[in-house]
Amino acid sequence: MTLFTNVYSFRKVEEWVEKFWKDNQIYEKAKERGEKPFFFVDGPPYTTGRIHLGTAWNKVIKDTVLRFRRMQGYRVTDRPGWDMHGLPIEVKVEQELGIKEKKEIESFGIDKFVEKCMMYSIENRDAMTEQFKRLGVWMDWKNPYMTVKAEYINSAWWTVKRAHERGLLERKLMVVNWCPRCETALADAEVEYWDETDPSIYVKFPVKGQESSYIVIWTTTPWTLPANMAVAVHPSLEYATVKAMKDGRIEYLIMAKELAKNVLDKGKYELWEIIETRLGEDLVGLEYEHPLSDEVPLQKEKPHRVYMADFVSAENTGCVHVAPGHGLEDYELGIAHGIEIFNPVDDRGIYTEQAGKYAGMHVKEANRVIIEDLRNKGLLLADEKITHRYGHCWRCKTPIIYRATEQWFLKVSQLKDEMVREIDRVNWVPEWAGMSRFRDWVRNARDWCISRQRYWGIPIPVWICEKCGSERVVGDVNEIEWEKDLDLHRPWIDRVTFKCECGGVMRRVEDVFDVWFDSGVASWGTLNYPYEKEAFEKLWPADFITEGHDQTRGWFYSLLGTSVVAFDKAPYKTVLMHGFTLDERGRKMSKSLGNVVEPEEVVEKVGVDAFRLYVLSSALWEDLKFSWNEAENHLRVLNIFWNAVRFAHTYMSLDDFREAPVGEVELKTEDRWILSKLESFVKIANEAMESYQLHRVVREFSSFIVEDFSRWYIQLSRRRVWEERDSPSKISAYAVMFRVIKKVLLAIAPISPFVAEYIYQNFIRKFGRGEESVFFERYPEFEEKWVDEELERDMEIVRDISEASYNARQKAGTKLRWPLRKMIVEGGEDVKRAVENLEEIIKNQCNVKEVEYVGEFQKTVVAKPNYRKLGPLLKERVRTFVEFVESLNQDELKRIVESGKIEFDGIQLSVDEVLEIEYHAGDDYSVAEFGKGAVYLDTVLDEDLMREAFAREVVRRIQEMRKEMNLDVDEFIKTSADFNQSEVEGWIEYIKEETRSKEIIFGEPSGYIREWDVDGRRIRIGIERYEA
RNA sequence: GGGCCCGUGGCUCAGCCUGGUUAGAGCGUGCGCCUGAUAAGCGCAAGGUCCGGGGUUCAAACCCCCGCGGGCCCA
Repeated sequence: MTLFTNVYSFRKVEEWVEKFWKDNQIYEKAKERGEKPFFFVDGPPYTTGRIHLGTAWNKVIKDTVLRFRRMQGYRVTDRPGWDMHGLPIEVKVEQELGIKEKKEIESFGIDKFVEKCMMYSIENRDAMTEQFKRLGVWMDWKNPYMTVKAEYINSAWWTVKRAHERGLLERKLMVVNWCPRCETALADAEVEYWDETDPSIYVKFPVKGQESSYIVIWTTTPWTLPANMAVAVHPSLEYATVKAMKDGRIEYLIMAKELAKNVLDKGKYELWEIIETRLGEDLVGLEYEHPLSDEVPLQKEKPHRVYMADFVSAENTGCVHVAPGHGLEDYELGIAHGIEIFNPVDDRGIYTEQAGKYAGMHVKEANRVIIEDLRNKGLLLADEKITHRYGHCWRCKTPIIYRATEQWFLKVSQLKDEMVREIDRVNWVPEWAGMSRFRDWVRNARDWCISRQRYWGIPIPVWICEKCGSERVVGDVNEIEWEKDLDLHRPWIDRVTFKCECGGVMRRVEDVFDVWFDSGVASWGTLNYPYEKEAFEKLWPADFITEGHDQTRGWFYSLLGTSVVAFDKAPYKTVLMHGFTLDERGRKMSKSLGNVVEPEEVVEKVGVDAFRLYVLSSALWEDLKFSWNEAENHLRVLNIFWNAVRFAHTYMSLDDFREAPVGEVELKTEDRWILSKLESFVKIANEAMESYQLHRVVREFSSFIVEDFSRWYIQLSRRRVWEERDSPSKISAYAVMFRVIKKVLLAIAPISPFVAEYIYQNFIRKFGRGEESVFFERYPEFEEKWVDEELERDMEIVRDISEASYNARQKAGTKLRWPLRKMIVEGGEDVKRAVENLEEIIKNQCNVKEVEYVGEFQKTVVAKPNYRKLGPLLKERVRTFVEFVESLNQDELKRIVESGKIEFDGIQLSVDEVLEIEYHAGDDYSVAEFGKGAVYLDTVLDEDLMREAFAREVVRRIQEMRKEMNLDVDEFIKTSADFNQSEVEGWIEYIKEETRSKEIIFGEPSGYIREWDVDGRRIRIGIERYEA
C-alpha cells in the first residue's frame, strides 16, 4: 500500500498496525517494560456474551490510562477480570434448558447444571475478549482473573475467614429481599424498582372485647396479613376514636385524627363524629383480634397488641400493620419487643400449612382471596388500587417479597467509621464522586447479606457439625481435596465433610456467595492473594480503578467493604467515576426502544481511533449522549492530522530529509511560534493525563492540530517546502514539522494508538531514529525553553487581523488571490507590537504589499439628520438646522459627537436623538473590526496589481490542469495561452516558476486545452508534458 | 421523600473549581473563498432570556439560596 494515501483509511491503518504488533510481539514486549509498579485493578465485566457501548467506553478509558502510564515508565498490572458466577447466568442456562423452577434444576442434576454454567460463562468470556481486542485494548487477555478459578475462590474464602476471625461474619434470621422465582435472597443492589399496580386496602382490626370497635390499618400487601402480629402507632401523633355510621350501623374506628376525614370518605361513611382523642403512646397495649383468625387458626393462639414506633408517619391511617416476618422495620420492632417472627411463606412464595386456609396458595394470588374474605367478614373499610414503585429481581424481573430467613451477613454496619475514614483518603475523580455520593451511601450502610440459596457461585466455606453445631470456616482451598476448578463448586463441594471434635459430621451450609462478594475481593483476587503472596505485598492497594457511576453502590462499595474487613484499609488510591452511555436524546439504550448502538457499528464506520477519541472527548464523569455526528467529527480531526503528516511526508521524501534538532537550525518566527504552541499543548496534555481529565487532552489535541498546525503553521510554511534543495529555510521547516508531529503523536498515542503507531513507524522512523514501537517511547515532556508567550499573543492578534482582512475583502468582493496595495491596522499597543514583529506574515497571509499601523484611523464623520425626530421638535426650523449641520467641519462634528450634545438656535439637542452618526473610511477602503482593533483595506487595484492578479488567476488554472493530467509534482511542462502577453507583463517568470513551465507561448493553445472563465473573461490555456 | 450530578444557539458539547473585554467550538443552514496535504480545507453571516426566580458583588454562565426539568442512586 502507499504509505500515506490521500484519504485516511482507518481500516488499512488498523490492519497494518495490528499485524505489526502481532508480528513483532509489541504488546508482550511493552508488558515487560517499566520500573515503578502501577497497580491497576480491572472491574470485571459480567460475562453476558456481548459488550455494549458503555463497556467499550469503560475499557477504552482503562486502556488509555494504562498506555499513558506505560509511556511514563511504569510497569503496569493489566490483568483483565471476568465476573462469571451468579444468577444472570443461571437464569440464562435455565432458559436454554427450558427450566422454570428451582427444583427442576435439582432433578436435572446440579452437576450438569453447573457444568453448563461454566461452559456458558467461558464461551461468553471468549466472545467478549475478541470484542475488547478489536478496540485496541492492551490487557493480558491470555491470563485474566476469573471468579470461577480455584485461586480466586481461595481469595474469597480467605476473606470470609478473616471476617470470621474478626467477629464480622454472622448468621442470623433477617428479613431480606426475596425472589420467589429464583428462590433466593437478593442484595439491595440486586433489586430494581419500577411502577407496579397493587391493591391499596383499608382494614378494620376488631378491638378485643369491644363490640363494633376497630383499629384501621392500611396496606398494599394483603398477603402479609396472615402474618400480622401487631399494630404500630406513633407515640406523639394524635389518634381519634370516631363514631361513624354506614348502612344504619354504628362503628367506633381508631385512626390518626388528622387523617380521619380522608379515611371515612373512602369508607363511604354517611355520618361521623370524633368522640375521643388520645396520643399514640396511650394506645399502647390495646389488644385486638387478628382479622383472619378464622382462616388462619394459628393466629387465634397468638397475642396481638398495639406498639409504638418512630417509623410510623401521619399517612393513610396512622396505624401500621406489623408483620415481623415480612418487613424489615416490622422485624426490628418484633425483635425489640419479643414479638414472634411469624413467616408462613415458603421459598417459592407459597403459604405453608401454618397459613391455614391459604396453605398452598401463592402470595400474589392470595391477595385477591384475602380481600374477598375481609369483605365478607365486614372488615374491609375500603378497597382501592395504587401505582407505586415496587422492587423486582434484577435478573428475572419477578416482584420481590420480604421474608425473614436465616442468612449470612458481613457486619459492615460496624465498620462505617473506618470506611468513611478510608474514603477521605482516596483521590476521587471527580471529587464529588467520593466525597458526596459515596460517603452518603456508606453512612447508610447496613449489614451485607452475602448468602444466596443458589448453585452457580462460590460456595460459602462454612461447615457446621450436625451433632454439636460448631462451625468451621475454611480459609484455604487446600484444606480440602480438589483437582480442578469445578470441584470447588456445588454439588461436588457439598460432598466434602469434616469430622468434628465431638465426633459428629460437619457439613457445608448449602449457600453460595452473592456475586458482589466475588468481585468485591478483586483487589487481591487479581493478584491471587493469598494463594501467592509476593505480588500483593509489593503492589496492594490499587493505584487506579475506574467504573461507571452505578458502581458507587456496587463495586466501589463491595471492594471497600471487603477490604476494610480484611485489612482495615481502602483497596484503591485513585477512583475515576465515569458516566453512562445514552442515546442522542439522553435516553437509556434499550432493545425495546430500538436505540441501541453497538460498538462494532461505530468502529466499522469511523474506526477505532476516532471512536476512542470521541468517547474520551467530553468530561468522563458525565453521561455520553451518543451522537453519530460527533463520532464522525473526530474522524475528521484525524483526517486533518493525517493530511498534515502526509504533506510533510511528501516533501521530506522528495528531499530525503533526516531528522534535525530544532536547536540547530535557523528558525523563522512562525517556527518559534508553533514550537511554543506545541509546548503549551504538551504541558496541558501532561497535566490533564495525570489528573485523569482525558477529555482535555483530546480537546487540546484537536484544536492544536486543526487550528494551529494545519490551518496556520502549514499555510504559512507551504512555500518553504518548494524551495530548492538544501535551502536552510526548508530544512528548518522540516525540522520543526518533524518535532511537532513527533511530540503530538506521542501525546495522543494512548488515546488513538493505531494511527499513532502507524505514523510513528512510517514517518518518524523513516526520517528519524526511533524505538521499535511508539509505546516504547517516553510520554513527551514539557520543555519550557521553547515557550514564548509574547509571540503567542502577537500571533493571536495577527490571526485576528488576517481574519478581519478576509472579512473586509468579502465585503468589498475582492478575492484573496488579488494582491492589494495597502492595509492599515488600527488598535492599541499590543496590536502595534504584533504588526511590527510579524509584518511579513501579515503581508503574506493578507496578500497586501504594505501594512501600516495606526493608533487611530482618520475617519470621516458623517452626520445625517433624523427628520422623524427633528420635525416635531423644530417644525419650520428643520431646514436651517440641516444647513447648520452641513456647515460644520470635521473637527466641530467630532467635538459634538464626543459631547453628545448639539447647540442650535439657543436650544440644546441630544446628538443620539436628532442625528445619525456614521463613520466613513473613504470609498477606497473596506473596513472590518476584530477583537482589539480594525483593519482598513485599500481595495483599489491599479494596473500593476491587475496584471499580478491576472497572473495568479492563470497560475491557479494551470495548476488545476496539471492535476487533471496527473503530472508528478516536479514534472516540467510547456504552456500556451490565447491572451496577450502584455496582460501579464512582469509576471511571466513568476508563472513559469510556479507552474514548472519551461516556456509560455502566447497564441493558439496546444496540448491539453481548457477554456476558463476568469471573472467574466474567457481564456483558453493549453499545457503539455515537456520532453527534454 | 432524600442524596449526588446535569441543564449554555436547531443538534453535540467547552467554559463554571479560581467571578472581570463582545459567552466559545464542531455539526447543520445560507453566502463566499482557497487549493500541488485537497474525494479535503478555510472564511463570513444568521442563530443564545447561559432552565426560571431571588441573593452576594462595582461586576455572575461561573459563588449562595429557592424552584422547574432530566439522569443515577437510595427510601
